Amino acid sequence: MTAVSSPVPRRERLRQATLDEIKRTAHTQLAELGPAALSLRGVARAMGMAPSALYRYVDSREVLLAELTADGFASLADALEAAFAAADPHDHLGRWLDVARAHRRWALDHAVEYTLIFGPRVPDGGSVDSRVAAELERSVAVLFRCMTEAIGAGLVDTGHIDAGLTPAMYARLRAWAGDHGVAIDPGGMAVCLAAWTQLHGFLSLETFGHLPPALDDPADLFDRQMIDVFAQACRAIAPTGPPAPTT
Amino acid sequence: MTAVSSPVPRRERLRQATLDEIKRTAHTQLAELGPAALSLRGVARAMGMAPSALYRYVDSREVLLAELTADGFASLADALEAAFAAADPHDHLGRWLDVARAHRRWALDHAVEYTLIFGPRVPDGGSVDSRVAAELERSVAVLFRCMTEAIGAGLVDTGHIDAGLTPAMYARLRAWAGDHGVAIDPGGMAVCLAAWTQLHGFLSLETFGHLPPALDDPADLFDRQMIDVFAQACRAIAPTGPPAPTT
DNA sequence: CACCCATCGCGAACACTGTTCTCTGTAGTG
DNA sequence: CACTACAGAGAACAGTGTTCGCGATGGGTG
Repeated sequence: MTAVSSPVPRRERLRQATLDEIKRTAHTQLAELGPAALSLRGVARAMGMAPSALYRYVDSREVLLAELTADGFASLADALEAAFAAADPHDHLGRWLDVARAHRRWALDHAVEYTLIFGPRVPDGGSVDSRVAAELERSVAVLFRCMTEAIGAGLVDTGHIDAGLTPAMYARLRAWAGDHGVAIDPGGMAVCLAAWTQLHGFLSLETFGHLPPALDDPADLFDRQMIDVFAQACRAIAPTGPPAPTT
Repeated sequence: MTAVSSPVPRRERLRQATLDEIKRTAHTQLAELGPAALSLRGVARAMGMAPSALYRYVDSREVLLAELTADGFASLADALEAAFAAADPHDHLGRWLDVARAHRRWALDHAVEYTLIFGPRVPDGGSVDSRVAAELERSVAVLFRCMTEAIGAGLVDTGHIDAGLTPAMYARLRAWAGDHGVAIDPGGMAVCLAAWTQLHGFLSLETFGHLPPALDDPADLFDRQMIDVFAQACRAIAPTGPPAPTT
């Protein structure tokens, strides 16, 4: 009929364009003023349109925030996946470190999104946006792959860790692994969990300004801890010293 | 001159009473509706007074929130200090575990305050409330005491950890220890930092609902990780005898 | 081509918020 | 007693999210 060359009917393309602009300016306001100060009227003002016009594209302020949150999750997941893909697949420690560093850099560069993402869930608590959940899974999956592949390479003695788990823990960790579609030892999942909590704990303290100022730029301390996370997992197999650094 | 029996001049006592009531009702609203929904008008309504009257007691909404935040910090610090004091001073692992559990219980019981406390610092960023900083120090100090006393008892070979630190890290960790008025090895501070980040990472993920639901009630997993934090610190001492600092 | 109607954008309006101002009664002071 | 400091009330201003009804525009169809 009309322009078959463009598969999307132009009308919809324009709509998508302004929706993108809305998101972009909202994102800017967010980064500059913080999540609490994001106002639809402010966005409308910056775009030179009436506040009410925004409602043709956005259901409500909260929905817009949720959308930006999901975008943030996606952006983080992309960064992690890119770091994972770019790393040497045979140097498991190095790859883990690369991914962890990518996570840190992203957190520092996107402090506000980090708040949105890892801050408290929506007060209503009701339905966690399904897209948010999916993107979170994607991020966590990358972190897990670093560990599971190291386990697969025989760097971690998961049996030793299993021994420290009660049957109840064992069962739930196994269930969790099932949720992720991976078939690894519960001990391996325990390692993943420890890695994730430590990574997130450090970054949340740092990005939210709770680390003591005496620790100036804690990049090296972060590296040190992430290496230790890995080394702790490998401890049963390599009793002394950090394993196979080979920068 | 007047009533010497009551050292505070009644007038001020009444003032303090209503101020307490304000804080109490604000705290309730906070717990029920979340930090974003706390409104001065709502507090005034619940107390049966005009919104403008609140300004006799509170400078602004933000200041009130900061006040509640500081109270939250203080409450957490109290809980940690109580747990520390109640524990067997010779069982260092047990005491650490008790303190960590007290931290967790507090976080779960006071999810909203936990947000206020460990969420992003005030957007303005300007002056971190000095009281907030002081109470935070008090909390962290308890966690540190668990570790430093274990180090003092010879359970941790800090020298071994020191060896893994670059001179720059070493210097900054030492400076941090100086800020806390404690004279312990930078390696010990590294242990404290790891313990803190791991504790906070786990709790922030759990209280904010980001842990996978498959892990149902992760109390035992939390214990497991906290024990591992301690064990990791002690690892170097297990195989060979007394600590041998190898700067 | 003309027509039509879905869509877009706008302005006004409502209910709500934080905050300031001015006013009044009253409790404590000399 | 008079007087002052102060708690509280009410109105008002600026700002917010959100809804509703109006006009205009322009792509799809007769």
